[in-house]
Amino acid sequence: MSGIRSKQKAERPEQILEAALDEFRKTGYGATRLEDIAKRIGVTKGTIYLYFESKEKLFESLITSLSAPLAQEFQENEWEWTDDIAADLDYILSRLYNFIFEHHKFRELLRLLVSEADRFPQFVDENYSEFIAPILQSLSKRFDAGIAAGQIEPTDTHELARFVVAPVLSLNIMSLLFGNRRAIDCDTFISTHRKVLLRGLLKPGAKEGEGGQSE
Amino acid sequence: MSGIRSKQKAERPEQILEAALDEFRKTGYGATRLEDIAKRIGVTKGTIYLYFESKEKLFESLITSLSAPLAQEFQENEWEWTDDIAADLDYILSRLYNFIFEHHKFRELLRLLVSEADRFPQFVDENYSEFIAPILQSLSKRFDAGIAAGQIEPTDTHELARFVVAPVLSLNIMSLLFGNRRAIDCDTFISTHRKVLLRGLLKPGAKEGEGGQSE
Amino acid sequence: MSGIRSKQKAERPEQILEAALDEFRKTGYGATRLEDIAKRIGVTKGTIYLYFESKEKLFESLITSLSAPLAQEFQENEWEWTDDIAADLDYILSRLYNFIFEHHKFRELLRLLVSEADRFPQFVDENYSEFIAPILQSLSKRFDAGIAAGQIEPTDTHELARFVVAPVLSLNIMSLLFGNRRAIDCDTFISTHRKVLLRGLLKPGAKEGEGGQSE
Amino acid sequence: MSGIRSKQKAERPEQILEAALDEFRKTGYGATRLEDIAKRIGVTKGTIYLYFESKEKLFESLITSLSAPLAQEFQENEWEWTDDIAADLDYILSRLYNFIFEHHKFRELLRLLVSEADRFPQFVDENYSEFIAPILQSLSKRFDAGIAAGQIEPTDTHELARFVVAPVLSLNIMSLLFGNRRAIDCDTFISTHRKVLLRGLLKPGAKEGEGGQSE
DNA sequence: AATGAATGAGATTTCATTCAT
DNA sequence: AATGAATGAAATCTCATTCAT
Repeated sequence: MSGIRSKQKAERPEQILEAALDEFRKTGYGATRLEDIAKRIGVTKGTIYLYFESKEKLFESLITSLSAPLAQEFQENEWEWTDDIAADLDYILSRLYNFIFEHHKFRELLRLLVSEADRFPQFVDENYSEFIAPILQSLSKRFDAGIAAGQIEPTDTHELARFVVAPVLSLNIMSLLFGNRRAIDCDTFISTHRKVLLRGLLKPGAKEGEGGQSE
Repeated sequence: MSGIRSKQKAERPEQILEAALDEFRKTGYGATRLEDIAKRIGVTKGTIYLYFESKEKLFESLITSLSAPLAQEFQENEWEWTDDIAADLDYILSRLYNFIFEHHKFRELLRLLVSEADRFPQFVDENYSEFIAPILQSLSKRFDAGIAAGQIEPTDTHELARFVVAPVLSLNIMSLLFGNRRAIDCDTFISTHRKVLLRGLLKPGAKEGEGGQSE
Repeated sequence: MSGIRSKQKAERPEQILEAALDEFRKTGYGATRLEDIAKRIGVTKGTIYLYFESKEKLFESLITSLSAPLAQEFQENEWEWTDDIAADLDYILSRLYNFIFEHHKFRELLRLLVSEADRFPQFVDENYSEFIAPILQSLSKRFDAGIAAGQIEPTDTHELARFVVAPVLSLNIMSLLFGNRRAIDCDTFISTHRKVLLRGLLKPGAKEGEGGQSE
Repeated sequence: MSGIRSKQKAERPEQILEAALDEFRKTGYGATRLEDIAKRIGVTKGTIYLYFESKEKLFESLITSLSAPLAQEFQENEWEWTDDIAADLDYILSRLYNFIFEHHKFRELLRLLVSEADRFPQFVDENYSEFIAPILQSLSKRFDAGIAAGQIEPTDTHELARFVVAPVLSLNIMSLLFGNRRAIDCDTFISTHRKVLLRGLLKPGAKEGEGGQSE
């Protein structure tokens, strides 16, 4: 019941999960040895079994521990809209990018989900419904309002939302693939993203061309 | 007999690679057992060793066998541009999407790369330089021309290329995550993609707002 | 407080031994975990080590604690004989059966001895000499007297003693094997036992037959 | 497909079971290490897993492999009765004792059943119904006939059957407890057994005494 | 007296790899 | 070309034992 002891005990699961994330990322779920996870925090493999009943359960707890705070963050920080569509876009982009670059863990969660999607489909679905769907929902609602206000060309706003998120996801994947080997200029990326969304690729006034089949 | 035999022999490596892909996807590289790969094509573990010297080499051959034809396809079918930027965009999108939905294997290659990026960085780099870089290169060249011709607002065309590719990559990831559990309406997706690229989100004539910081 | 405490302390070893017996029976010595024994009495593993220095010593103490009172009971209650052989047989049977059905623990002691006979032969021998041998001794002495008094056909009285005990042992084994799944009608059992011992299987007057080789 | 290879393969399971029996007996189920079983037949522990999927399954197979031939032997060798009750008793005793002393394995089966009765009650029941019940059945049928023919005093013949079997079981238990440390004079044992059954303990003509409550 | 977190030796189990057939 | 029995190194997992609190 000493302070030190009980504090350490309380933090152990977190420590283990953190170490597990690092090892799973580095080595992949299948090839990671529990002993390496243990060594990382200076305990022995037996200790892990005091807190997690198997490697698989540890993995599941890891997924949960990664996605739970992300979901919570979204639930706690409602998107706040203005009347200004451009300002709102900036706001959206900055929140989306922050989400990725502040959360090293988000990237790795995505990696684990992609890697193990067939083995743990329930986690994919959970994560989708917990914070991917809400994000898309929130964005498409804003776009609906934008269409109603004549700010945005009428279209399928849910699909539109995906396009706003897509480059962020894409950036995330690149980051997973290249790690630190390929630096990414995030500011340029965001600014390009913003520009394209606002104006499209075309120069204002440029004829859109005859090939365009409108739907 | 020798005809059948030799034909079988010639096809064995391919069979094995196909089976390996299925198993690696389902179970992940580390957790996949060679025996399961063998069982899939009705042979035994030992047979695999007649064609591949180890599990790791098998994995490497798999990556190569997946990316080589993709790279070749790109090399053999140069992108062909017109003067019409909208038509070229249609062309780009159709080629990119075709690439994904014709090539089930492309998706899985991406999964393997994401999963094992830290263990096999050389494969990531190889694939990048073999056909991701060329695609981006090709697109950005077209955009340069578009800028020169006054069709496109001047900007970093390499970044621009990423934005054109991003939704495709994103769609790919979704497909990896959800498999067959979530149907994707590809036509709507493409059409939305096209519209946004051509015009941006904003309605022509809408004021772009005061929040826009120009860079 | 100290009253309760010290009382608890005094009873702990007994509690532990009781719990140990239950677990050893259920799971076998080798497979029983100290933690389960501890849980049974609401303490933790460590507590056991305050009273027993190892699992093996605990087992040894258990054997001793089971057999000691049994041996004592026999030593304190000398068999008391009359001149009436039939009455003495009744007395013998009732004491033997009482011994078993009053002492749930006797049965389990036997199980432990059978299970671990090769690992702990000293316990088998101890128990044998402490109360199996004395019982047999006592019975065979009575039979010797019976032979001398012309009540019993001359024979190896030690072997005879075994036959008197055998059905009791056999009943014990059945009880170990079937637990509560198979009810045993003890009264009928005793009465049959008595009858056979007194008269044998044969009807008085029945010809014993020619197959009988006399020894 | 070579003779040697395939023969060895066919015999492996048997070899393993034999070795397992020896080790389980010596060390108890829980404390036996698969490696020791493997070593006994000159293979490595991995080999065991080619034939048995776990230690527990190995144990179960062992029980089955021990009891199956015993049950079969009983089914194939029907008890054959004559009109001579004494001759039939001799026959019964000799078959029962043969069963035990020819079958070293029978003894050990009993040990395993007693040891693990609470963990594997289904095996106890299986064995009971497969050859203990049939034996008792067969004997009691003979005794019924004996009663009908006036050879035997009327009584509960099923209980009677137990008394005939009991000393054999008892001998078996003694043998399990003392192994080779205490030699057993089997002939004397059988002969005493026979004598008691035929005539009871009492000398013919001896007054049965007044203590006898007849039922 | 009791706890329970931690250990670490050792058990079970897995599986890539080999090789005689 | 293929097999599949066997290996053995290494993984997961267990648990008797310790010891700081």
